[in-house]
Amino acid sequence: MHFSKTAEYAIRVLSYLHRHHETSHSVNVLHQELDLPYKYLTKLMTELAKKGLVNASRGREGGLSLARSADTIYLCDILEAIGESLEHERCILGFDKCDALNPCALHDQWVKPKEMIETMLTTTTLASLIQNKETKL
Amino acid sequence: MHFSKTAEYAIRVLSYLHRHHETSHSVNVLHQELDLPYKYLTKLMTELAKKGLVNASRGREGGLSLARSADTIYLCDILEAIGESLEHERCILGFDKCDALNPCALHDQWVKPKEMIETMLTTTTLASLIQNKETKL
DNA sequence: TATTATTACTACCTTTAGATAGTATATTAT
DNA sequence: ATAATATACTATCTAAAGGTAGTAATAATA
Ligand code: SF4
Ligand code: SF4
Repeated sequence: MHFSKTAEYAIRVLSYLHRHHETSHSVNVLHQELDLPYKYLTKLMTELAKKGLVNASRGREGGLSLARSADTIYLCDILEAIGESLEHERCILGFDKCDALNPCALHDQWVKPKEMIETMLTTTTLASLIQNKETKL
Repeated sequence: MHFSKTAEYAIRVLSYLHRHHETSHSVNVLHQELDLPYKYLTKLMTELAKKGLVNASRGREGGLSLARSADTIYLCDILEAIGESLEHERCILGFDKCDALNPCALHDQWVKPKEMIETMLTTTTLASLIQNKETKL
């Protein structure tokens, strides 16, 4: 019951870019500041650029910055961008097409936590994460 | 954001054993009834036997059955038995020692869903899953 | 234009979860 | 005893996630 490392990395990096949005940042800086594996991060950032979440510019003075306003970027958008959208996630007992009329044995117990997670992911924006600048990233 | 297949399998198998607790069942039967990979299941059941969740007896008329009363087996016990206890799970941003005083950027948003999941896992017993025998397994 | 700092691309390596194969061992009905 | 039916054990394979390495392309600046 956990998020993937890739999801953690993406959320942390994008939060960092928002917190320091006055300028752009190279992968190398993000790597050092957030202690994430450098090469893995380049791949991830390339992907996030393709998906339109960040702007990437090469060459001297290049680097990465948010492509959209942070209050329009929801956590589910980030998961979507790395291929872990809510729909692609299998549920607790792994059945595909199930609903309240054809539930698995765990459905009643799982439905509430599941809704809370989905609500959190669909209503939390990057901007709302950064209100307290003291929190870890 | 999902459970492991192993966790799914364990929950489903144990639920089946409880639902049909009048007798014991061979791995082969469980494999056929629940459509789980046979050899993988033998390993899993051996593990669950070692951890004291099921009784395994070899030979003709042997098979598997619950070792404890179903109302003493909580979902977290099952996860524990397969090495996925709550403590071993990294949290949403993957920090180790964090608390309300030294939180990550997502802590405030994550703390409620997290509690709901933990509550569900620590209060739901196998027995409580089976009240409606019509649900899928 | 040459240099330097950056992202982009391609290929490969490592670890882990999941799954498979074959054999040994135990139990019991006959 | 023997045959049949189970679990237990050991070794291996596969696929996916995570991570590394080297090089090409791009852009600013000196
Ligand atoms: S908990 Fe509900 S949604 Fe999830 S697999 Fe079971 S029936 Fe389907
Ligand atoms: S959400 Fe809370 S418990 Fe989880 S990593 Fe962040 S600070 Fe730690």
